[in-house]
Amino acid sequence: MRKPTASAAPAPEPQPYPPKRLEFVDDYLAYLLARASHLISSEFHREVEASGLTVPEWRVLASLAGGAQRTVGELADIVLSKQPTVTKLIARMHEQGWVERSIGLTDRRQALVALSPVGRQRVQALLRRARGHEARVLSSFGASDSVQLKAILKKLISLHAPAKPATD
Amino acid sequence: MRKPTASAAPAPEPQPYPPKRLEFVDDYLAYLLARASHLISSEFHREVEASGLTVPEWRVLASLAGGAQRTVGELADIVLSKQPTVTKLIARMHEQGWVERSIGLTDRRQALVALSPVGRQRVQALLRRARGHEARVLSSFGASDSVQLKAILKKLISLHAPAKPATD
DNA sequence: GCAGTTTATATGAATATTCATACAATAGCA
DNA sequence: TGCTATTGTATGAATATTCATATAAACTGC
Repeated sequence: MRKPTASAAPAPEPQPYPPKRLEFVDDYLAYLLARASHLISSEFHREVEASGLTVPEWRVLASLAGGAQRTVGELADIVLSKQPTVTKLIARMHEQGWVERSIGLTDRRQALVALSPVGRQRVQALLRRARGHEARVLSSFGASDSVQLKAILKKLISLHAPAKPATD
Repeated sequence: MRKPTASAAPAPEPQPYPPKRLEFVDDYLAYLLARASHLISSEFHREVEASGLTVPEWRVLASLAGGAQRTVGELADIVLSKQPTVTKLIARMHEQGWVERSIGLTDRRQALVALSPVGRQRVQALLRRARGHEARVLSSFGASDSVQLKAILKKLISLHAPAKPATD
């Protein structure tokens, strides 16, 4: 991969970023959601990594923190990744001793996943930090906007919950 | 990677998904944002892929659609990926003839990227479809909530815009 | 103008994700 | 019961992403 030959450039106008011109993405819902999500998550992900976890690992632990067992498929849906990704993720987490696996009681194809005692311990501290981070974000934001934002997001999610959830 | 031995399972309580118990993630802002973003984006990504583009490709094209030139670093920030990822993405897109590259006028380290005529064509149809999809999402949602949602997201984004943007 | 520092992009190796598919178990139904 | 279709997970190969670092250009203070 090499630098372009200077000659190849008919040079459109240069533009500062943030742009003066309003770009499509600056008012596009999907992008606003993606950017807000990325921004808020990234802030906290520094704490996740400081605690020696990757982001997908944190997501799995957090979604099992309530004590429930989940199948690989459910976890894939919850952590927003594909099933093979989660299969391998769970394998790594199992090797580390953070989760326990068992076979579905009624359906023996299912791989049930639950926190191990070590995993439960591990996730507790992070849950507290996550709540703290969320509180800081929301407080700089005003109580009314905070309540509204969550309510609207939940509404959006429930309106678009697919009957047959996508593979990822 | 093999199925767990059934004996390894001290079997915590099974739980349906969606869960009866309120899990942490179900009221956690970062997760609500991530899930909403994923949900809305995935719907449209089917159209993106149908048009023969990957999602990162679509993001780059959309962010260049206004006609601006952007550096690789700016694009990495906009499309929410890391710089090496974008360098390679741009290389692929350049090979396909969708973008043109040139060297920064004032700073010759910069690799400036802009749409090619082909790229411009390619993105037009998708922009229309994106606007259509957004309109459908928002209409099922009510005008007032729609306006609020975008306004709140923009506020959240501007409040958290880092002075020195993270590497991704 | 010159060392030392910082910044923008590129690149190779390591890692992770994804696609396609295989396999195993279940479900439906004749 | 047997047959076929469907579903849940695993796995290997192909791809993409990321980390660490290299390189080159630009800045800084002298």
